[in-house]
Amino acid sequence: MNVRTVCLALLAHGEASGYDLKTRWTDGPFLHFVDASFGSIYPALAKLQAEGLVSLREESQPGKPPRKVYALTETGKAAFIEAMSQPPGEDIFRSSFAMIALCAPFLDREVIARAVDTRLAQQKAELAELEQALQAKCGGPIGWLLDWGVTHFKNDIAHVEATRKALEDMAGGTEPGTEVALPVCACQAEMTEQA
Amino acid sequence: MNVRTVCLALLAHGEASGYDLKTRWTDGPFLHFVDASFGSIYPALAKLQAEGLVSLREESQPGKPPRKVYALTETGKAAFIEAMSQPPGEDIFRSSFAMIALCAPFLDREVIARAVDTRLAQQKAELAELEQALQAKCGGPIGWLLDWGVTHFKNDIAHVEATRKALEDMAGGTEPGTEVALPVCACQAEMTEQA
DNA sequence: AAGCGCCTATATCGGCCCGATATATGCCGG
DNA sequence: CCGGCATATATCGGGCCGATATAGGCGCTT
Repeated sequence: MNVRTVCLALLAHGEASGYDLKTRWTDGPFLHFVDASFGSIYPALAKLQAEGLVSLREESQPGKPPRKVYALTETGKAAFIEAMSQPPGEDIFRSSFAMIALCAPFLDREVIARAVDTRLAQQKAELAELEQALQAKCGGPIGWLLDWGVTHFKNDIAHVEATRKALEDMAGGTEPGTEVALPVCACQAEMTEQA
Repeated sequence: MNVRTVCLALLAHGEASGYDLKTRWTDGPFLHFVDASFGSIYPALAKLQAEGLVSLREESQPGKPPRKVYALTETGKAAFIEAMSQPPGEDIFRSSFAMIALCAPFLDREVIARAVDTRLAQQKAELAELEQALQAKCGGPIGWLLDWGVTHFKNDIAHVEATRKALEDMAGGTEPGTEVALPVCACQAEMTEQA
């Protein structure tokens, strides 16, 4: 989902400035589901306004640079409904930690242990943030989303804690680049053995 | 983790061409943890070679365009160890489905139900792929990684199936852009009420 | 036997997006 | 009084994806 559509979807929850979209939504607990930077939000809003999908109201406070408040137009609402009615694209999950784990045989046990500790700390911090947001009596879809996130992080933490010993035992002992290392997967070896 | 480091890490498992890196690693079951496109792999390998971190051996088969096989140099191995010894960056999780769920009150129940079905199908397909790869007797870090993925998808599917009714009950009834909608989180309302 | 699509394999390019940075102002604390 | 911080908008460089171009071989079909 591109930033353009994200802006549409967030504006459906009420008029907002670019700053609002970033600070009230994509910072904080919602960072875990969607992200968008100022560098993409501002151009997206400008373009949406040029296309007539959002309206612009300038709240000019004296002195301060005027706040640009955007709201969905009727055309914008239709575009929003249209975009959100498409089947969702696949989730994206990327993990530097996974890459480190994959390289365990080439790294010292200490390095792996530290990486596990760091990641567990990260996950626990994010879990705490989500739980705090959830405690604050959030209902509706936001509550549903936060609950999803809490469940996700709890399960993830539990699994990594349960299997970290096994991973750490794989550390060390192999020289990087020495082919020997890992025969990739059997499923892929089958494909390769044709060649 | 940038593509440059990913290339280093994958080459630590043995020499490979750009095509190998894409098809044997970032396509297939490993797509769930790390991704990199041809558009970034080829320039990254060229740059790594220019910097002396990887060596290039051209396997010129007659007729075919010559296969460019890259391998870590001693400098490259050191750079690899150095990069992987850094504390891991935070995981990235992005979900279009989450965005649709967030907008449930503005969308028809059918649309939400269809989005849930689509996502469950996606997750089940990825789970099946991972389970198949795991069955093929993968040990070591690859097995650990696949097992992590399997656990993740199983938990996710179970949670969505258990809570989908609640989400679907939130669908419909609210006009997009009508401010009323969602008072964001209480935790954020506290911050906002200062203004 | 000609043609077509597919697989292998390398490479580039447009465009999207992030992260850093610039700019401007008001407020509060030291 | 000044530095830091919060509010607020905006741009720019660079990284990366997705689409596309190129090119030869192989197998299947017509």
